[in-house]
Amino acid sequence: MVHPSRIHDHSGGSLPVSGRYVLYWMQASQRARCNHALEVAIAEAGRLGVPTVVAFGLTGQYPEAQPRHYRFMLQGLAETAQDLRERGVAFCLRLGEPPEVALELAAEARLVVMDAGYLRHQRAWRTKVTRGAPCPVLEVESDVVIPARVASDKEEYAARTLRPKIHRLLGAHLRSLEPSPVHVFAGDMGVATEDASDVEGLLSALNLTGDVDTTPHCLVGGTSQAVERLEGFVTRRLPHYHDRRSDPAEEWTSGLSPYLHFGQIAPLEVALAAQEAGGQGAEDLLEELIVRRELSINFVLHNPAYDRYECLPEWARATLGKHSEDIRDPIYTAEELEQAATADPYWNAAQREIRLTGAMHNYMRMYWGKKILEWTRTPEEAFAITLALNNRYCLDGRDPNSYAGVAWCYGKHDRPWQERAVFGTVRSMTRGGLDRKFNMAAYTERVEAL
DNA sequence: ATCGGCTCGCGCAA
DNA sequence: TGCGCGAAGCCGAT
Repeated sequence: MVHPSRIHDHSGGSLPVSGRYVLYWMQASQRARCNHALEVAIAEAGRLGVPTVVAFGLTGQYPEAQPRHYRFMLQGLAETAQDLRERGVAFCLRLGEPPEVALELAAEARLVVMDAGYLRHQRAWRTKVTRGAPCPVLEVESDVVIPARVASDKEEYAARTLRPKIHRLLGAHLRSLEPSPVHVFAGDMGVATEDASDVEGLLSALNLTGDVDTTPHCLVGGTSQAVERLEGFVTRRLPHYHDRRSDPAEEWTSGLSPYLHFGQIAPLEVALAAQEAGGQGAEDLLEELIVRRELSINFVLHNPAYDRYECLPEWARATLGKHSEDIRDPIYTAEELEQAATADPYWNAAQREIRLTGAMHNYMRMYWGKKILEWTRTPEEAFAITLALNNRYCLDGRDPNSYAGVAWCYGKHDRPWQERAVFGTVRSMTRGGLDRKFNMAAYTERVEAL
């Protein structure tokens, strides 16, 4: 049973009349398990007595996406396609703009179910499908624990303003999802599709222009990888998560961010696993996974400038502006930063980490962003460089969390602190702070060994 | 090692 | 209208 607040009916009163299948246009929730949109599609198909077809539109033009992002995603889709077929659901992968692929297949659909996306292009795609589909369209939110507009109908100021709203709704929404039985198996639907298992062939077909490719240190995509990682995290790391999650010297975090970004695992599945384990570590994980993550979604949904300096609160822009003439020393170019060629070994290690692995330790990610503010000519330029490097190298780049995380470095969702050069009253971070708290030699050695 | 002050604005209590 | 308090900090005083 899918909680009705996850389902948004865009049919405008139109009724399903003809059509030979229910189409689930999969775009964000790229998984065959714990997927509310998929379960709604299967349940509706059963009610209508037709099979379910899942379609994915694969475009080589995805904003800022690099080969390493595509490979990770396609590894996951290959597995998802197989899992769906085993369940009696057809999977159709087509090259093209996602909304166009969805509308091609909607022509023969009785009903379209789609998942939710919160960035502006994702919302525009869904609007296009809603307006263009010849049948009713349901949007189902499966990549959040609390549906975004149910949690809050406005931009929240900080975690503390969203937290009580989320906690009030947790009881009703932190509920496991039972798979719906498939009544009408999809046989040969006569629907043209690419071969989803041919990851390298698809990569070639996309003619990608980006030059940031997968390395042997990058994670492998896919739901089974995510589930395996989740199980290891819950048994081995969660008991120490409260005390050690901030320490970059060792890996005590879940590392699930890329899998969550591509929807290869549901936040609900992660939350339920942590909740079942219990303890302070679980409390901390749920705070990050639900309150902080869904604050990021609230941010991109309600702040139209989420990818620009203008997204920052007034006080932050005022104080950074007041200090825009402060002497910066050293100053690095975007190129020097990208090459990890600064005089700071800790920063260089963090940058090396994203270049080689596609991920960066959570704590270092804050330090890394704060230092770019300190080492470039203007806070506007710093913001742009930080976001560009983040999105280019991190496997979870372009996630709402990425936008909120970068903006946090510049004052978003935070409060003012003691005024100082360059930062003004935006919270600063220093090398000394890292040395005081952590074994930084262990961190740099770990990254150097990659 | 620990502690207070720094500084703003939201949201609740009154 | 007043007041408490907040993602991860920093610095200087004790």
